[in-house]
Amino acid sequence: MVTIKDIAKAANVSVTTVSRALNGYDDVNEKTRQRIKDVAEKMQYSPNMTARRLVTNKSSTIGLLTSSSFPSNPKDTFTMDVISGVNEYASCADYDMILFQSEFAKRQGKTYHQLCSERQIEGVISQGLAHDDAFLQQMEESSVPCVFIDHPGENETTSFVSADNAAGAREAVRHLVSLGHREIAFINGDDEAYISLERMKGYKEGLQEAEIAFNEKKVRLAYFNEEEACARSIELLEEFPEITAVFCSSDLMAMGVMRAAQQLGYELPDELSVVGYDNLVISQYTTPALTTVHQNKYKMGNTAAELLINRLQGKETKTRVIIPGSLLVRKSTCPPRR
Amino acid sequence: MVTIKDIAKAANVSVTTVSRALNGYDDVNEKTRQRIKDVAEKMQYSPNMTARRLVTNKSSTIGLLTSSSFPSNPKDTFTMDVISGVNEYASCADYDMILFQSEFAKRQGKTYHQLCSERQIEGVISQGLAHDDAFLQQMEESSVPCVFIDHPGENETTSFVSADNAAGAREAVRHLVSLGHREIAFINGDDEAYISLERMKGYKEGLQEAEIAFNEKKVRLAYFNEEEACARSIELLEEFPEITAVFCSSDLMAMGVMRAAQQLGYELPDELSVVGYDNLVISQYTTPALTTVHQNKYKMGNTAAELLINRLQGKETKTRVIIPGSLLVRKSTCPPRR
DNA sequence: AACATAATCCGAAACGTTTTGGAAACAATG
DNA sequence: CATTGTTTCCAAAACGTTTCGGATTATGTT
Repeated sequence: MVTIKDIAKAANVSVTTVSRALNGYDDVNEKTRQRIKDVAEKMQYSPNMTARRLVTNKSSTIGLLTSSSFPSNPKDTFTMDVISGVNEYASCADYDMILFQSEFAKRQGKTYHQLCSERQIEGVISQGLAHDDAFLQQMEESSVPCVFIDHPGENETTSFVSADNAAGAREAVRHLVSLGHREIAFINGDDEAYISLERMKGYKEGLQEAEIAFNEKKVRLAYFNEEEACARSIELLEEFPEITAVFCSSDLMAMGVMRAAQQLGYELPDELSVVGYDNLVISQYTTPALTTVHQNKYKMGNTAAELLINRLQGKETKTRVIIPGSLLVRKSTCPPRR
Repeated sequence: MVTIKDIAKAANVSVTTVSRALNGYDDVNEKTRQRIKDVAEKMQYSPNMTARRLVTNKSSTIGLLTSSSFPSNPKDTFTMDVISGVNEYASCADYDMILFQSEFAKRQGKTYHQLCSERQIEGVISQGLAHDDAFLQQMEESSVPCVFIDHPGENETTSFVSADNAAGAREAVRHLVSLGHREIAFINGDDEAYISLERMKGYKEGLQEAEIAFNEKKVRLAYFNEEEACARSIELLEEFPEITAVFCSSDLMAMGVMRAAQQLGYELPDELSVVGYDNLVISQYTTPALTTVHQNKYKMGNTAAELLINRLQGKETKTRVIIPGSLLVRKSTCPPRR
């Protein structure tokens, strides 16, 4: 491996000068800088990150903490988008991204602190952890900077990026209302997570705009689970046969609802309109194709990385960012016909 | 940060001894070792990987080179599985995995060599690159050890893991034959990539077993592309209306075929049976749910990491591994009714 | 007791960078 | 000429670990 020393020898200068020339300091003559650069190029020099990291005491490594999914499930495409977003920003900024999958880590009995200190992680982004995941708490308490996706930290030092969940839900309801629906049920994830609360807010706002009374009995929790959503929506539809549309807080739950509807013999979308949330890849492929609220997951990851890395570099930076989304109308919604 | 020096001071020994105690060398008294371990634990010591890496001259980092997908598509779940498999093995073996997404890298004008040398990558796993991707060539020429997933290297130094593609295709055809199909078309990816050739082999074998003549006109190439598969299968079905089943070399192409069938007014699966390949998450969610050949993508990633890391550690290891798959019968196949 | 062997420990060098504090050379100013 | 300032360079220390070669002590053998 060719080192800075070799360059120094070849260019007949000191290692200091090579280092400073290559790193763009201005206390080196432009002529020598060019000579050094040429030599470096010719010798195919590339700096040893490890050495650099050691002396600067920065690992230039961030962690992306996600819930591991095994076996694979539709949510993977969400995660994958976020990964891409984080990874691209990080690599452009000369950071390494390493992946922590929460279940794997826990299975190995690692605490969050261990995870970070073993790898000298400088900062962490979390995505897709359950709102009561122990790691979230530990992240907030930890001294390593972090940014949460879809989870507002409780203290002020943590950053946060999310989609505009309330607006998305409102759009979804508006769309249903505009089609003529008045009996719109809501399958929410839970009643604690940030996104659930926001989407509930949007749902209520949407109803209010249309002067439809909110009825808490027409809201069920399915914990972002497809089976659960199927079961809950069967109960719901049997109890309130007047329901003509159901809005779901995730595409996965919407899958469950569509399955339920089929089991109950409803014609989709005519006898029941369904709206999802997330725009997972899968939602394009169901029949009928799912109307859903698109979230720019890549952008969320990208932005999270930006906030984190800015912070690590001591730059002034925003601490909370909301990424706009948009309703994607497909085939699972139409005017009520019943 | 607490270093080995601090431990040395606290335990009243030299740094050498701390290092050797913690790393399990046998020239340190068990009593002192225990004392040192206790102190280290109490002081929450965790070794500085960067320093270790510098002195051992090993980055303990492997790269996973995949094709980047943006916008997201169904194949992401494949990639995600592989990532999980690689990542888990790597992290257990104390390696870092970093992700290279080929399009991003190319957009930045990076050569494969740069990618590796910038990060001091010790070895690389590739997955999902097109068989004519320039990086594949560069990988083989490079001196950094690599293992290909689904791509048999030309020279002997590269390792290789794949699924049993021929067997999978054969199973698929057998299944169709057992249902009573005799007119079985094949939408293949291309006629060059390893997996395409293997699946073609399996397809032919399957036909031969059933004493069905192979007809090359009933094979079309769709380059693993959904639209393409849709178009090709429309041509195919119009030209050969006697076809009652089509086997596809990927689930994505099977989606295209199902769409084509619907456009042509076929009743699925009664009037046309469709079999895919991959078992992407999406294939559970189509109507009818897709019969497909399952590939253990997680295992493939895991095994690739195992081969690579064994090699990096100088261990004796296999150089090519075939992971078994299995046919997953769902709802897109049934006896021919036409 | 004398010696050989084994067990246990340690000092110092090394890994490839960055950075500090200053030196040397030269130019500009009084 | 003496002084000050500027430009350009460099020696050496530092980062936290591993490892080489040897030193010291304890144990066993005659």
